[in-house]
Amino acid sequence: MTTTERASVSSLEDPSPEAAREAIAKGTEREALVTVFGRCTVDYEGRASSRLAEGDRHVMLKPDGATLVHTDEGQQPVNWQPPGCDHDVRCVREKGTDALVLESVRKTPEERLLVRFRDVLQVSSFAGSDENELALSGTEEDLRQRILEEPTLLEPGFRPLATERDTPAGAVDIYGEDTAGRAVVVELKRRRVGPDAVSQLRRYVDALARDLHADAAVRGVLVAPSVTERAERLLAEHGLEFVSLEPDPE
Amino acid sequence: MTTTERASVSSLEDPSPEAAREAIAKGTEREALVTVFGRCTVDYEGRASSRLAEGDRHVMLKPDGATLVHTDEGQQPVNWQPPGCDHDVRCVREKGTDALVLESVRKTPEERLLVRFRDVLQVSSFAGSDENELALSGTEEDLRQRILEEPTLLEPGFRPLATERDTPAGAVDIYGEDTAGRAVVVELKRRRVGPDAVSQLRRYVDALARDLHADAAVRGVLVAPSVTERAERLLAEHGLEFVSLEPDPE
DNA sequence: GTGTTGATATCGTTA
DNA sequence: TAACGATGTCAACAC
Repeated sequence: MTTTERASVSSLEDPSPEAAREAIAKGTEREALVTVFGRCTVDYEGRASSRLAEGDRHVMLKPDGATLVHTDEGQQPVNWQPPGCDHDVRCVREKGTDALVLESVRKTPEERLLVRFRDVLQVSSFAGSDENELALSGTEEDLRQRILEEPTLLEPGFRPLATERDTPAGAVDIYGEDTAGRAVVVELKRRRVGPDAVSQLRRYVDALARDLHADAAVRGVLVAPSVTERAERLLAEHGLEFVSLEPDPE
Repeated sequence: MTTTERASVSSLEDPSPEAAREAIAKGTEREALVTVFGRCTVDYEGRASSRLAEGDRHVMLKPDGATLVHTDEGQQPVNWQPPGCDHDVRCVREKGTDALVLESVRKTPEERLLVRFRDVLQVSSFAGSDENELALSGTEEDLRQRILEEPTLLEPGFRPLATERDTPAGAVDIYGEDTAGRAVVVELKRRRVGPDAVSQLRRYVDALARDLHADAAVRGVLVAPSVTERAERLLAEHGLEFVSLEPDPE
């Protein structure tokens, strides 16, 4: 979507393969968002490989190189290519008819998406402008702010000393001290947590204990809205603690 | 996309808000895939909350209840609602002009997406059929098959005994024995692994050792194309092993 | 570029 | 329904 005075749309219905090819090429050249709807097969080869037999699908080509193939179901595209790809459009003579082929290719990793249309029902090009970015709240970062502003939410007397404190196992969300001067490692999760989060906290506690010096007492506290039962058992097993708290979604 | 003889598209350009509302309502009623392009704001309230100021965007309403809002950049939609939502379309009198409002709502969790169009440039409805499903290869499941068919790939004499063997920490990918009769826990990853995979393997090995009986010797083997350095250190630290192997993408 | 982690992750499977 | 783990996860950020 190039920045134009006003957004614009141009659209073709039931185009010939050659007319479709031309419209798509023109749209991508103009840096427009291009959509194609029709009957197609989809093949992918790269990090994995996949094949999708014929069906009616909606294909979106973005000017940043992304490709999305959507069916009528699911939030996720049935197939796709990430931004940074090169789009190619061409007509191919196949079995006595002209087919329209879309190809999206990238390197590192080398992968290729091929959409072969037996029939194109609509091609549209959308040009517009979008200067604004999404403002999101209720994230882990918001949870961190909440605790830093009011450390007593974690426990009375807790003193935050650093965020993203580095350890051999990675960066700790919040590092601080309790009233007794013991080191406290805090791991934050914005939603209910499972065993993976406990393992993560455990790695940090172990690494920090070793880093400070032999058998330093390091407490580990997991902060999240809630925990699963298996995670709770794991916490107890490893002498880790849990505080129920959630990000302020306001 | 209802199953029809042949796919069909109906499209409106520069419709009035009321004409757009009618076309969208008709499309969703017919279980078609509906797209709307125009200038809009987007608000989300639910697991988190977000606000997106005015811009030109492409909105897709799927008959399964999913909603996708795309800008001209990125593989991911700038905002969305998962399948299972109820779509609602209406015209609202605002600041002396008619605005078109799309609302997608679901419960559990309760969340709501509001797209408010100041200007609609195109509404399209797509009906078609798609009976075929994606065939994907090069997954973790393929890697498992490869090892089960040729256990010596893991190590000479390895004997698989079970897949998805249950432990208190979760199900083990492959459980087996080595030539010495020792229990072996195998964790598979289709791509290069980091510290999280090592922690996962460690949880399984610990749980199984405890489950079998006190101080049973249980080996843990991580199978993946490669490991990061930190993961390698963690493996060594906990006496776990690594075998380099990747899924056959053919 | 690789490494690490968060995400309104999404998705599928299973208890 | 919740829980758990895979994903061609994606995306942001650090190094």
